[in-house]
Amino acid sequence: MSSKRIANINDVARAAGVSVATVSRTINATARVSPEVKRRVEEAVAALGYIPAHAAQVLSRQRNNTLAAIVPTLDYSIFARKIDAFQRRAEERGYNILIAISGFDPRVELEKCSRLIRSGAEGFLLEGGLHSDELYSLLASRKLPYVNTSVYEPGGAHPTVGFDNRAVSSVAAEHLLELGHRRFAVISGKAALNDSAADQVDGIRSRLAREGIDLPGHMMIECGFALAEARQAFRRLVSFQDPPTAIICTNDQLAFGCILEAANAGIDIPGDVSVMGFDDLKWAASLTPSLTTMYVPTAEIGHAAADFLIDRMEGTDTPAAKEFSAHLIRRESTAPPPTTREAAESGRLFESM
Amino acid sequence: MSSKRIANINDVARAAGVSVATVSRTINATARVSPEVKRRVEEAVAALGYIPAHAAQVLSRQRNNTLAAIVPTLDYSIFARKIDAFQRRAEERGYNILIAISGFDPRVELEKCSRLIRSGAEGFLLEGGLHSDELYSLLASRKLPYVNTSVYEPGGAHPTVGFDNRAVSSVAAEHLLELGHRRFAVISGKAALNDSAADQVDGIRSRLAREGIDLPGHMMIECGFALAEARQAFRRLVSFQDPPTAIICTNDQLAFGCILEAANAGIDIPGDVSVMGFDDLKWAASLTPSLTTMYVPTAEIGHAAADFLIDRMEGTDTPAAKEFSAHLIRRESTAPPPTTREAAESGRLFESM
DNA sequence: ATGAAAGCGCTAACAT
DNA sequence: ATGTTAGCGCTTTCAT
Repeated sequence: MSSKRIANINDVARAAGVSVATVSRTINATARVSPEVKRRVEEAVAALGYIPAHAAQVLSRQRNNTLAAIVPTLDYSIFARKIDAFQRRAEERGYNILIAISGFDPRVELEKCSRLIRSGAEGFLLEGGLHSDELYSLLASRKLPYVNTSVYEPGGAHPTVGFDNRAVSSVAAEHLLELGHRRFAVISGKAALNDSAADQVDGIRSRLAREGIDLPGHMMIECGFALAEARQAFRRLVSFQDPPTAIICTNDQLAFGCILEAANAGIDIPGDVSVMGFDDLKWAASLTPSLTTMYVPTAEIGHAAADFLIDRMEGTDTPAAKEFSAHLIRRESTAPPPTTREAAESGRLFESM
Repeated sequence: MSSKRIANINDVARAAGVSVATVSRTINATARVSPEVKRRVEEAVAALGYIPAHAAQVLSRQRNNTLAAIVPTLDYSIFARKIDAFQRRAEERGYNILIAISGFDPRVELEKCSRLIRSGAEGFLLEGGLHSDELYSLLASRKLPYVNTSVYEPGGAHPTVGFDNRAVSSVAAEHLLELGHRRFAVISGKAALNDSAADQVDGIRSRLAREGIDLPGHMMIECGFALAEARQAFRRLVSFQDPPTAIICTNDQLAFGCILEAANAGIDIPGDVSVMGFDDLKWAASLTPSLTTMYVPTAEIGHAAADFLIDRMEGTDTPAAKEFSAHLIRRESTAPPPTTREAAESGRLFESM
């Protein structure tokens, strides 16, 4: 079954009794070929187990059909899901994808990008909107298309596919305000590593400010992806003499940590304190209590990123920013605050709206 | 900063006043070059922002330096972690990796593999040991190295890097036996899709058989990755008139579902029933109760898979099977069974060992 | 130590 | 409809 040497296009041409050009044509369906010849070529291909040498095609066509994605980690399912969707759509349109992991480090990101270019990547999916100038100029110098994902900045300097993190997180704040909360806390990912987290905090803060509510420094805790950190943050927040009645987490993993810690400490969610997440990971609905969170259209973003890049590469005109809507998913982890003087006051506040 | 056209090796040669051969030599450090010439070439490279055309290198060298990994999904962190490690090591050794997702479907796996070959992949990381004959013969016909991961079969027909799923899961059963359990249940992933799950069930069953304990059909539930399915399975098991005192789950996600459902139903783990997981995902220690589980060296397996493939490709001699040890992590979710007549009997059983 | 030139396997004019 | 042939950008003998 397996021959001495891997067959190339010349072998196929010889076996089929045609020229290499004809072989190329029938394989790529790039021109009409007589049925008879077509049959012979296909037979030869099958008999020899011929698979075109990719590198030669790339070199000749001057096109690689390869996209790349650089993400902070694969170990948070939101990123995995995005990559998955990106890859699916790319494949549908005949593109391959290369993946690199930056570990939230811009220097690593830059280096990976350079490597990916070296490997033939022609379009880049980037996570968030916070990237080094070197990255942008590297891409620009080679005229390679890229798109920042999970952010949305119409008219911004860079193409984006995603949503407005400020707006979405202000919806989260609003939900809690409507329930009557006035004392808030936020647990977020490290803002320095993650512009989305920073924007989210921003959105919450300014929404609260509109109601005259302040978010003091000690009510804001940044932590990493480790569950233990989130649990500790929760413990700290509820230990204050004046604890928050609502805690907004900038991702579901953090909220999960809160739920675990609450169960452990005998604190009732949402009776004693409401907790919100962000992302709507697949298990969010299965927790006890089920998690109120913001649904984020991750898969759509992955698809759209692939489409954007490919359209750009193929010369199709595409808008530089595409927005997807995130929305609130109300579940059990949020409820009105425990009845207290403050709660009553906040009730009055809303009467006047 | 950016020139008209992307620079190629000829441009660099011209700018440095040397031949293309010399440029190639200095870039690849493949032969001695005078310091002066080296300096000039490096300057030219920097000035022109030259990056070698990958496809041309590949075509010329007849080597692609590309590995591929085909996994069922990226959405279970054990797979993401493996890929991550695989990719890291591959990169260290100068290889790129391509990723494909099979969705647990052997037909999709075959098709992806063919695509990957077409894209230049020269070595394959496969998940588990259950693959179609077509896949194996496709790989064999092109003499492409591959390795089945998270399984270990010394002397088997295919190279493996991993551990013996039967042995490891028998350790899990043993732990529970030592605690005095005699009524067992198993919640597993779909065995038809996943030979690891099948082997695990096998290992548990035969370990129990050695103690004369049977695992009746209704005490074995297969389910998918969805948390809700695991919760339902748990509910069903504890509703039996003769419920198990110990439940072994073939992955941590399933065990997590049990813990959630138990909390919901007011069932005490481990007081009423012990629950074990498998994988030791990063959050397993943070659950309440923390999860007793089998630690599985996923990252090491990813590394070893890359090493195996690269060694094979580079002609280094490597053993066809490499074993890594998984081991028990005792945490809170397992304890002796509630005291009953049966428990006393099992106590006697162990006195005689 | 350096240069000249022959491929690597394929595609895409250009011919016929 | 099919064949001929000149690249694509690089590596690697083979000379010098």
